[in-house]
Amino acid sequence: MTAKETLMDVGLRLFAEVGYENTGVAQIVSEAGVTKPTMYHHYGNKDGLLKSIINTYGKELTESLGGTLLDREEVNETMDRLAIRYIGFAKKYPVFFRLYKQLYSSPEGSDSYRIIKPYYDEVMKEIQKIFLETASYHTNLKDKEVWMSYSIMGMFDAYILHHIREADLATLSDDTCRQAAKQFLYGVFPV
Amino acid sequence: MTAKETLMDVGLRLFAEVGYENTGVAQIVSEAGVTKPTMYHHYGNKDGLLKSIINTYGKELTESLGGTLLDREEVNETMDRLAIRYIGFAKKYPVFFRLYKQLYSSPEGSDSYRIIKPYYDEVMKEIQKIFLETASYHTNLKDKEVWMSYSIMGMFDAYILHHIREADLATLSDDTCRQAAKQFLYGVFPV
Amino acid sequence: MTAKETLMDVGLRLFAEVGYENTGVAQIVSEAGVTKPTMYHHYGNKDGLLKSIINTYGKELTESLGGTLLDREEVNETMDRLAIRYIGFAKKYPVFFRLYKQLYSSPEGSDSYRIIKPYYDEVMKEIQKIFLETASYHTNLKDKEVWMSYSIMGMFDAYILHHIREADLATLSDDTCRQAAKQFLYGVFPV
Amino acid sequence: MTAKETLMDVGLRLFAEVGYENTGVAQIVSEAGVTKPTMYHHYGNKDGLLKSIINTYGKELTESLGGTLLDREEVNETMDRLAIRYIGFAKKYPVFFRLYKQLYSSPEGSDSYRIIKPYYDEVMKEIQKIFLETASYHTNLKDKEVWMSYSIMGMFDAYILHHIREADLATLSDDTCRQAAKQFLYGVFPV
DNA sequence: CATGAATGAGGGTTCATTCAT
DNA sequence: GATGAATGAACCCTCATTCAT
Repeated sequence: MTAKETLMDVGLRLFAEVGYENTGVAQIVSEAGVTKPTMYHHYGNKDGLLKSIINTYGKELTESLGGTLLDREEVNETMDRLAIRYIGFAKKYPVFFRLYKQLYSSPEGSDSYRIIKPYYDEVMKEIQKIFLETASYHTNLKDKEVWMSYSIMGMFDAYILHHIREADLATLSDDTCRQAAKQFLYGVFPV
Repeated sequence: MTAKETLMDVGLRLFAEVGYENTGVAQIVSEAGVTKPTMYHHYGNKDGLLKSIINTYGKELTESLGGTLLDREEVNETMDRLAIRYIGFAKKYPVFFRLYKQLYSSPEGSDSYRIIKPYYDEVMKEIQKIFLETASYHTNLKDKEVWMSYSIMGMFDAYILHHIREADLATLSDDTCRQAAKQFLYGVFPV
Repeated sequence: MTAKETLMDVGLRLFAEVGYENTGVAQIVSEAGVTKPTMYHHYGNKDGLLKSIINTYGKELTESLGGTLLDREEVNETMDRLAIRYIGFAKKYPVFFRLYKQLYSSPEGSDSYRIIKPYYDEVMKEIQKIFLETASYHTNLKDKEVWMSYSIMGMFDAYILHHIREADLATLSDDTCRQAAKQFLYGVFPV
Repeated sequence: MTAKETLMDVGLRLFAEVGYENTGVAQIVSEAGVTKPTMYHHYGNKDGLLKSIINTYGKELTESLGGTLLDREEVNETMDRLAIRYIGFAKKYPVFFRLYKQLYSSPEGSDSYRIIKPYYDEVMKEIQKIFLETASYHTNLKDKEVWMSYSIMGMFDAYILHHIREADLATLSDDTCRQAAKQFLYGVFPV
């Protein structure tokens, strides 16, 4: 692994574990086994490292959500796929997902927030696109697209973070994802 | 307003706006119009100020959730009340609510998280208690109490933060809160 | 001597000896026997220290030049006084004078220059005022006021710096100052 | 233009504009469109680049002052020629001249000063030689040779820098140079 | 209660320079 | 000749905290 890659690895881990603002450049380069100028050579500054991490790890989610996901016949199927891809991504890159959510929860006046915002908007855009298209076939969902986007993401995130913190993320099977989607559509009462 | 109160006010605002880790003691005392030793005299240290803020502003939420809220006949009514009280608290203290959520979203290795955790657990305990009691009357909710607690909070939070960030929190009427509760129970499809 | 005064003393010496840009804050505080935050407490930043030095030591020159200096009858007398006061100041504060000239000789794009410019303008204003008033009585000097200001200062400075570098500034008696003034008025040829 | 030449060009400009100490190697190579090792290949180090600049651009002045300049009959003529050549050089290479003066005005403990000193001495030697030879024919100038060298240079420099900073160096005609020389010899009063 | 002054430790960043390729 | 990558040392500045007064 090159120094550049190691830095991104270490950065991701530290940012996620103790936070972007609480992680010093000195600590990153020390754990990566390089010196500070090496980091600045490759990433320009601390922000640059974080941005690279986001671009590298985050791309897979937006691409996955952007891929064909819609089922015009079955809303159930669409929601199932959304759940599986979104939660599946979190399962595949749990450390990054935690970092992502932390950054977005940062105060709006912070660097963390400013850096993550564009990526968050991208993810959000993909999800809203799904609901917008769905609503064009299911007119009773009309005008609720934006709110539904936030709502389902809030649910998924609560789901995911709970499992991450309980350290049993692996137990989140595709079936469980489908149940989450179903709950979103039909409520908590078992059908 | 005494110096002690001013410090808490300024601290709350700054912590919420730019984050606990990004807010320096120098900035707080400067905006509060006092000197550093004054702050240390009243609150011991930066952590102490944050803890005081949490204890002062946060008490109302736990007390509100702890008060009689349960309706043994109507789950709907219980959920409505929960929504109104939880979201109502966020409406009453939006800055504190934002701070609270930010702190809890902080990485587990951070001071922010360590400080907010006890308060979060208290809030969570109250919510879980509601679901536990409810489940004792509605056996089909059995074994889902914990998850429902996280899930409904995730939804409410997404709701609230979306409105906070869109700067129209005031428009969140009690009726809208009831709709949120209903959606949690019966899903997004209009009934 | 207080820490604040010591810092100014050490700063003056180091800035003059090795230059403002070549002097590290670490070096200043080390030689002053204090720590960095002390310096930042008193002066805000490195610029602030330099500005304080300029304001403190430099005031005497502008005040001296601003004081009654003009002799309406005798241009000779006016020039003599100017020479004695200007060169006298350099003799009294040779280290500061050297620093002052160094700073003004710095490139216009440098911090050094930006910081000294206002003070230099002040000094220049006083000197030009002298020539402007003198020219109002000696009309053959009309329209040459600005140039004469620069010219006489250039001569004086060459005089002073030469003696500073030869380390015999003390030998610059008032009589020698008068000779310099005379040379400016009547040229190098002995009369 | 070869990389080597470009580096000298860029170096000269940057050193003059923001100062030798304030100009980073990174900036130089960036603006020159090459990489650092290229610069080190050609010039050894930052000092080497500066030395090359001085040697290349500065040679013309010492050669010009060294050439036949003396007029044994007329001191006026000698001074006129000195003024025209010295000021003429400054007009031809204003950026280099500014750099040269900046470097010499640097504190004696700085690298800048150490580097420029030999060149300055060379220039000074040529000027003193002129006055020494002149004094051998005009015995009333005896023992004032060194001082006159500094003095006339101080005047010329004040003249030049004033025009450089007022951005009208081009207006400095040969006639004006002669006037400067005359003023040196006979004073500011119009004859 | 409140202050000015001081601190050790660390913040992110840049310096001129060198290495193998 | 020219490069990308790497370095040790230093840069200015700020952190939360404490002291005597």
